[in-house]
Amino acid sequence: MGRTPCKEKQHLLKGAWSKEEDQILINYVNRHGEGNWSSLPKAAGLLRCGKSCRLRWMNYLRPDLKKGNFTQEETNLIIHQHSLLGNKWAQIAACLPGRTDNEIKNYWNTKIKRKFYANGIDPVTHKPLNKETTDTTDLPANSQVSEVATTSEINNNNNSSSSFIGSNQIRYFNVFLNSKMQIRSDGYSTGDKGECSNNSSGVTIEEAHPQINLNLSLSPPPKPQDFCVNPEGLQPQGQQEEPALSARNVDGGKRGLCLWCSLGLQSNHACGSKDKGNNDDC
DNA sequence: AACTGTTCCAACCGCAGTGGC
DNA sequence: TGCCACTGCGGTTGGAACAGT
Repeated sequence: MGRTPCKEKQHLLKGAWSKEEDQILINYVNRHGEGNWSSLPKAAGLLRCGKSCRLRWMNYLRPDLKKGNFTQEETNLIIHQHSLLGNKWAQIAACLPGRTDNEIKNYWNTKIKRKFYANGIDPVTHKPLNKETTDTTDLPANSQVSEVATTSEINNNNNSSSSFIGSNQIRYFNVFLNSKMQIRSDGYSTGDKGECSNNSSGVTIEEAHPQINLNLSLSPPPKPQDFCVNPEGLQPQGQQEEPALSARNVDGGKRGLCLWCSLGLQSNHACGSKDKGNNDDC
C-alpha cells in the first residue's frame, strides 16, 4: 500500500544516468543479483532511489535485452496481445523475450497507435473508428474484431458463422494473427488472458504437442498477398465473401491499400498496392 | 544558420498489489 | 486486522535528436 517512499529525494540524483553510474549498477547486480532494490543504492554507493535503479536495470542494463528495431514478428505479436490484453504492457512484454514493457509501450504509442488511427482503426478496441465506413453490422454484440475464430476453429466448424463474419480486412488480419497464436495457446496458455508463460502443468509445448512445428511461431508472417488472396481454409464454407482482401473495408474505400501497406507493417511485400495506390493486385 | 515543429524514448510519478510484522 | 515497506505496473513527461521551413 502507499507509494514508494523516496524519502531522501532531495539527496538523490534524477535524470539521465551516467556511464559511471551504469557501471556501478552493473557491477553490483552481477555480484549480488537482482532484488533488494530499496537497499541497493546505499549498498552500491549510488545516489539514486531503488526504484530508479530497478528501472534502469530492467529497461536498459539487463544483459538479455534485445536492442534494435522491432521485427515484423514482434509487431504482430504486440498487436495480437494488445487485442487480447489491452494496455497490459508487462504481460505483453512477457511474450517478447528481450523486450521491456516500457519499450513496447513506447513503440505502441509512437508507431502502432498512430498507424491504427491513420487507418481509421481504434487502437483500444481494434475496431474501425467509423462504423459507417465499414461493414460491422454483422459483428456479434460485444465482440471484438480480434476475437474472430482461429484458422483451426474455422476449419473445424464450418457452420460457425457467428465467429467469422464479414469481409473486413481487419478480420483477416486478426485471423492471421490468431491463427498463429493458436499454436501458442495450445502449449503456452495464451488462452483468454493471453499469457505466454508455460502452462501450469509445466509441460512444454514441444512435449505436449510434438506434432506442432514451433518454428511456425517464429517464422516470418505470410506476405500480405498470401492472405490478401482469399485464404482458403480461413474462409468458412458458406461465408465466401469478397475474394480479395479489400482495404476499402477499412477506410471506406478511399485509399485502397491493403492493411499491411496502410499500416506499414510489411515494407517490401508484393501486393502491388503500395506503389500503385490501389489494391487491385491484392 | 537559425528557428520551429515533430518524433522518440529514457526516466519519473503515483497507484496498486503483496507480504511481513 | 491494520500498518508499513517493497515491488511492479501503467501513464506521463522532458529533453535530445531529427526534420522542415
